[in-house]
Amino acid sequence: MPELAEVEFYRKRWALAATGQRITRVALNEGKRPVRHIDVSAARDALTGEKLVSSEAAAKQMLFRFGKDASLGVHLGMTGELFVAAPDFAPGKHDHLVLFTRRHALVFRDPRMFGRIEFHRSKETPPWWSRIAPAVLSAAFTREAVAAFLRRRSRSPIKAVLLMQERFPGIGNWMADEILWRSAVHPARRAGSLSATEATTLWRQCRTVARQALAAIAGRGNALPADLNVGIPRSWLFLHRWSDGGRCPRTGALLRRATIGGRTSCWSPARQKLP
DNA sequence: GTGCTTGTTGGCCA
DNA sequence: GTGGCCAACAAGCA
Repeated sequence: MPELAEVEFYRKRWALAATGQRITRVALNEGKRPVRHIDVSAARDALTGEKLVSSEAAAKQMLFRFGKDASLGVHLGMTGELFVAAPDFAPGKHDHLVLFTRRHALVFRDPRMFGRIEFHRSKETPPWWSRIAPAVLSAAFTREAVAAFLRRRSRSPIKAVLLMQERFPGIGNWMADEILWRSAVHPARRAGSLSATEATTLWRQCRTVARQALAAIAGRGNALPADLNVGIPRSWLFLHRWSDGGRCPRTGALLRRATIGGRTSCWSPARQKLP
């Protein structure tokens, strides 16, 4: 599930509960895939007793800063989530990281374990954070940059290209399908086959979908919706794409699903046509 | 049991 | 060297 807007939703859960709070205890699921590449005792020592100072989300990743120089990175992978529980929370087998404060337990749960925790101790920004490409909503995400990228990946299906984090950070499977549906571009089109007008539409829809998804899923300011997806309008492809028999909100026609670019893709044949 | 899965990476091949 | 494709990772669910 976690793409850019869901990631921001989860970041806010921890941030609203615990920013400024001191970490009293750290539980790490040692040896399991999400944490096995980090020095868990160093992370535990560095974080215990420090306050959560600030946090950010970028693309599909989060950065939580503690005390003077410690930071944790979180990537939720396919099935990761963050939530807040009571301070007597007992971690289960899929709870790979739990930060306890006096009032809360901050839990990272990931059954499928494609997620990843990073730990970094330095005043410098961690390399895995600074390597993230410029956000879709930043000024650096220009029409020209998108057009140039489509030329470079001209023989790949446009669906696969939208999933490339080096140019479309934070966009995942459902956002890519939403963007293509709104742009009226079939997911199997070769990236190089889009006209200049279509490429511009695609670029604009990347920004629109990112902005609207953030507002609908992660809320505005300090507001946080009760759950993911409660704020998503019926007019989006999103709510119709998963189940058999789903219909296009714009044409009413049956949606189609197939594997394109290695991933399950959903489109509306009435709107999105192959040449 | 089978066949899926909202992500990323590394290896193979053209 | 570059671009494109796909298996692997691991576990749960229908």
